Amino acid sequence: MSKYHFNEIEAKWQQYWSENQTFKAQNPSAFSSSEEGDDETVDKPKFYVLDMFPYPSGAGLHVGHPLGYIASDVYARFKRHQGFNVLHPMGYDSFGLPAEQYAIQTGQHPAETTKVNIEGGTDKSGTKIEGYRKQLDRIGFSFDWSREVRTSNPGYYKWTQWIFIQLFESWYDTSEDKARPISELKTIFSSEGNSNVEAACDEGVEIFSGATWNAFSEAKQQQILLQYRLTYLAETEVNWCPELGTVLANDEIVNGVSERGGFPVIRKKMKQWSMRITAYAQRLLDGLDTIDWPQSLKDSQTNWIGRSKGAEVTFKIKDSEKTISVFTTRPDTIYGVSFMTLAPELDLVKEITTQAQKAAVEAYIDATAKRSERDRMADVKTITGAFTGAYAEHPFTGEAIPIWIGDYVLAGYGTGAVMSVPCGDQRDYDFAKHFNIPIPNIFEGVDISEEAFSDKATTVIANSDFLNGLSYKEATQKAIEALEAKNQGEGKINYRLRDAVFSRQRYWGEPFPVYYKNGMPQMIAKEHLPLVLPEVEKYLPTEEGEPPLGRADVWAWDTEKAEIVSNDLINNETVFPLELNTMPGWAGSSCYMFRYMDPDNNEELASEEKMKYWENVDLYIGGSEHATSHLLYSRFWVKFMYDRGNLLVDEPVKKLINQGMILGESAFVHRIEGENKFVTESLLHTYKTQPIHVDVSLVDHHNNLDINGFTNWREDFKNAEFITENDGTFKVVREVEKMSKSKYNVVSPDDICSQYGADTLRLYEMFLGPLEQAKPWSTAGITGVHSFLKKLWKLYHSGEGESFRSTEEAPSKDSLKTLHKTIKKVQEDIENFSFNTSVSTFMIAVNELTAQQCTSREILEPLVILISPYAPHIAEELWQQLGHSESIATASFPKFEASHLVESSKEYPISFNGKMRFTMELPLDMSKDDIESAVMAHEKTARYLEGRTPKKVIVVPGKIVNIVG
RNA sequence: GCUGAAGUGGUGGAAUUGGUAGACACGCUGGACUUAAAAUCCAGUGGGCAGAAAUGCCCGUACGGGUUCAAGUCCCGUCUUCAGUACCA
Repeated sequence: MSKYHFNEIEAKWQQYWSENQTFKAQNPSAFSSSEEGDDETVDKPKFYVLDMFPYPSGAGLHVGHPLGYIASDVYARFKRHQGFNVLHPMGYDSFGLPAEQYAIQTGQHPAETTKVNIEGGTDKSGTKIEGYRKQLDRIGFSFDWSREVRTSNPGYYKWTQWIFIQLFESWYDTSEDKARPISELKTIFSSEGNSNVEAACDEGVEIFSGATWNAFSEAKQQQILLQYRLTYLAETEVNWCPELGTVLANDEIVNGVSERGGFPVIRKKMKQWSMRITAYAQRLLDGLDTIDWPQSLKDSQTNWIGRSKGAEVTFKIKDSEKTISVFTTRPDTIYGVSFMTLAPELDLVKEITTQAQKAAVEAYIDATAKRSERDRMADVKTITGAFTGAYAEHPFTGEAIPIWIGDYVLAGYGTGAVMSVPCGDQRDYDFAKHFNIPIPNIFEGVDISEEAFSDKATTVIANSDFLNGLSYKEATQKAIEALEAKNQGEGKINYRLRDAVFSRQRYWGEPFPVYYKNGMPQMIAKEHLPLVLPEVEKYLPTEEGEPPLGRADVWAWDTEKAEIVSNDLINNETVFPLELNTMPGWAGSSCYMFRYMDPDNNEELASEEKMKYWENVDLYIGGSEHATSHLLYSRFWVKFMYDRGNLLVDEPVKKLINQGMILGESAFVHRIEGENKFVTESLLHTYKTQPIHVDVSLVDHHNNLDINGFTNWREDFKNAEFITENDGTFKVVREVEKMSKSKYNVVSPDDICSQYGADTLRLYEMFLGPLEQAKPWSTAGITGVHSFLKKLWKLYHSGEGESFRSTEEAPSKDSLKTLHKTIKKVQEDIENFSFNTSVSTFMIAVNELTAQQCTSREILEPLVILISPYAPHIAEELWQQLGHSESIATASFPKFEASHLVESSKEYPISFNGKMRFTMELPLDMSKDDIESAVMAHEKTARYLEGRTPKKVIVVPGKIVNIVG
């Protein structure tokens, strides 16, 4: 072989890796049984590199998808060269909406589509699908595929169901700040009742003694326990998306419409499974300090959790037994309250509304219910509300405070009620102005005639009795103390974070391991898991509006046989109906990183021995769009599992990096309005045109349109006319956009691999720019790294007829210098995740060594190891040609020796008043004074000084000389 | 509005602790090879001015200030772009 035949080389090594299981991670047990002379791996430290696993969509991969995988692969390979036992697995997040939507359209079982999307095949419409696995394999990743997980495999979701049961069987003890078994709570209840129990639970749980508890019926006890469980069934107001036929979590809604599809979402009360993530709010915040994640991502989690410190204040209602509790961050402004505002959805509203106001209030409630979430958000300016006719009593002055309702108060935050202080809050201010409610001023020396004053730092309280003259901080503390003394309030920390709704009315998700006995949920025992998804004849909700599982005929639980049986057998004595909802997308991805440690274990999620060894993920790479969903839920589940002793760590991931998006370069042709005539780029200004996306494959690197291809591309362009440039070419207009099929700007990694090779693709993706930045893809630039690989190949093939050649001669000093500066830079770059600069470093090294005509094995061997994490195929091939029979994968990373970089002299830049004028070669060991005299003696110095005497000469040895004057 | 990130040639980007701005590539221009093209190789390439040339000078890292012998880098203010978030009491 003389030329660089990348296709052959890559196929050869991909096969070699697969046959030799080169990247199979060693298990800790392999170390203990080291009698067979497995000494080499015994002391290897572990390193866990993980990618966010993909949802296998039918569209396949585009060049943006593998970016993070390439980066993590470079890192994983680097760690292997450094002597680590690397766990670098891959799998599929294979439950999800697209397969289900496709199933609804075609009737094909989502399991089949999913399988085809992963393993390849033909879809219902006859289109050939390459399959994720093949596409990934072509890029030469060092994944340990023996550990693959798929969230939709029953063998995997068994553990998702098991974790759900664990959550159901747990409650959160806020005094110990950890989750405990529900059995311990029962013991406490029967001995002393619940008055001393500090737990994260529903609002308004009734208080009972031990004796009362024991007297409760079984059903009643279960009902109470449900209010404490970490996953619970409750009638909650949820985001219902009629179009998708399912509820959505807050993070699945963007700007008031569904993230997927962009359909409207309405509020609806439904009985749903929820996760008591709020119990972990504080620990989720605190944990952020212990992990190395991007600051921006930590900030989004912090904002999402939304901790705010303030007070809960209880107002009595005049002529009523009822009270209103509000949360406020400004208890210091309590004397500025001139009205109360309640969210219209609050049940209390109907109870306190006076007869006279009833009609107005009901009309308002109806009007707000009709408004979609989106309208409400889009229209913040319009102020609406209604007076209930009721009055609250000021805790200190006893004054009557009118109670209003208004949709600017959100039912879901705090208590759904606010004490309105118009002088200190702009929203209250606007509301008061609109309805002519008085705005008392309680701030010293502040004008509030135009707007509210909300600057805490400069607040001095006035007109507030015992708070007069105090600052925000002092007044807050005093107000809380006074409220506590009156038993009408206390300091409180409030979180924006809501409990997460966990039910989805979908087919293609994990079934709940739950059946219903007298309407109360019962868990299926662990040994009968997995509870496998039933077959249905259609993937739509039932006519009665039940989820798709309502169509299953065999979906009942026989408690005696412990198996799924036909619905006909339901007798509600031994055979019961099963839950019809399925779990949301994030269920399967919350703990998957632990399953890779021990993927075939049938007894446990992962064995203790393996969890002890692998701990958690050392490096996790994925997109920032998961900041408040997957990455928050996963942290929650891991903390819970840690509490219950099922995991040994309380964070899933030590270090996380978000890779930036790779954008596409869309191409547009401009059509004259109302005609089938297209205008080339330079003549656009003379016509009135509209841009139309054109497939980027019809455009070359110089933006020339393939006119023939274009007219054949779409039927309606068949007879199109073209106004071209003078030379007869037609130029398109380019624009950077998100890469997507609908924009016709998708570039497939398969095509790049065929044309240039996987090593070129890998290098180029790294070369494009910093990993974390968004950057446009331009296939034009790829020739640069491709010709670099050709040059690299040539460096090793300088023999007769371009044959392989390496010599045993000692390398030149220059070559050693080139090698060692490359080692230093590449090692630093990988450790700093600055992969783009490594690629330039390689280019410089190869250019220099080529110029030096270096053939020395002492240089060529370490060089190929340096390059192998980036371009593993060519590296393996050259490594073999250098005479090695083992894979390069575990070859030791070259050791940097500073001695080769020691210089005796330096080309000093000589600047005058900060401007560099010329350079001067001077010995590095020259003293400051000698440097100064040498520079002053230089003929050019006099010329730049133009007769002036320098005021000062700055000499920084080894760096620079600056003459001031 | 708030939070975060970022603004450097025609393009992607480099300059890790303040010390020769534009590394490395793409593109472009010219040349070699070729009947021609592709591929390959060589040279040039931030802008402006002067010069036949060697070369020299001025400007230049979004904008306006500041600190410093020295600023892309540090500080203050402004603008723009991108991302996230949004009535959170």
